[in-house]
Amino acid sequence: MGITKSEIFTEKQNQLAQLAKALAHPARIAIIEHLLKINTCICGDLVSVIGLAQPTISQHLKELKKIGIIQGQVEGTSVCYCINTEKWKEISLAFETFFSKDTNPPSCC
Amino acid sequence: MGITKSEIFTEKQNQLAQLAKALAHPARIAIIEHLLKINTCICGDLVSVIGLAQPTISQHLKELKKIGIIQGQVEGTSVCYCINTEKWKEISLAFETFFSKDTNPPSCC
DNA sequence: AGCATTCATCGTAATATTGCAATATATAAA
DNA sequence: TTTATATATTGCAATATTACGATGAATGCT
Repeated sequence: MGITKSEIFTEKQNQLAQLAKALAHPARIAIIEHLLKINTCICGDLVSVIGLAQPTISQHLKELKKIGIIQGQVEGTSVCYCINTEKWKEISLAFETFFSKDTNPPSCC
Repeated sequence: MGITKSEIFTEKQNQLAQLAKALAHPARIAIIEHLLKINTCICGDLVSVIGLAQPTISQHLKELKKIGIIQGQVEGTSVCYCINTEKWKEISLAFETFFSKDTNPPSCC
């Protein structure tokens, strides 16, 4: 039905899935990578760099803002975007923790 | 249009987004976490543990197998699933590399 | 005030995802 | 060979996502 049964999962499982979802589009990966490289830039720059229409970029930015990994600051008619360092570390830690679990050698396969 | 313009992004960006997408559902996180804990289990166990219908679990397992993070071994009428340790490390590294980039303090926001 | 610029939001079309009932497939057991 | 068990696949309904044109809102400039 396109709707996720969040209520049967733990808070942590839902949270990590939500973080993964925000990263689950190459445009959003590209936006983050550009911000990491350039440190800070306005929405219009992202539109030219990425190559998607302005409303589409705006929508992707919204998804990223939703999990707090980026933040925007109005500067005149432009909006200056950058990584939220604190959230970045938090999200990084969430994935790190998930992947830190050791995988024992399988007994059957 | 629900369709991603993969051709305008780099191979790496598409790959990481695809990995994130596979993790972008709490049921799939739950499946992985259960496999990490139990080491190995059959599909039927996952159906009872997770609490989704058998076809739904089967579909999620398919998504996880697609990126190679898990693998299944037929054992009689059952299928025994486990983490693919090599792929696990590979995927872990992909996220680690992505998050390893330092975030400089923003100049504008 | 009037106009240009930048970005967000709305509306919409195309496609993807989620979930499950029904069914197909494969193996084991009787 | 028939029956039972376990899993995969199919088909479908409901919802979500992606993309973009059109439009709205906010700010700066003249």
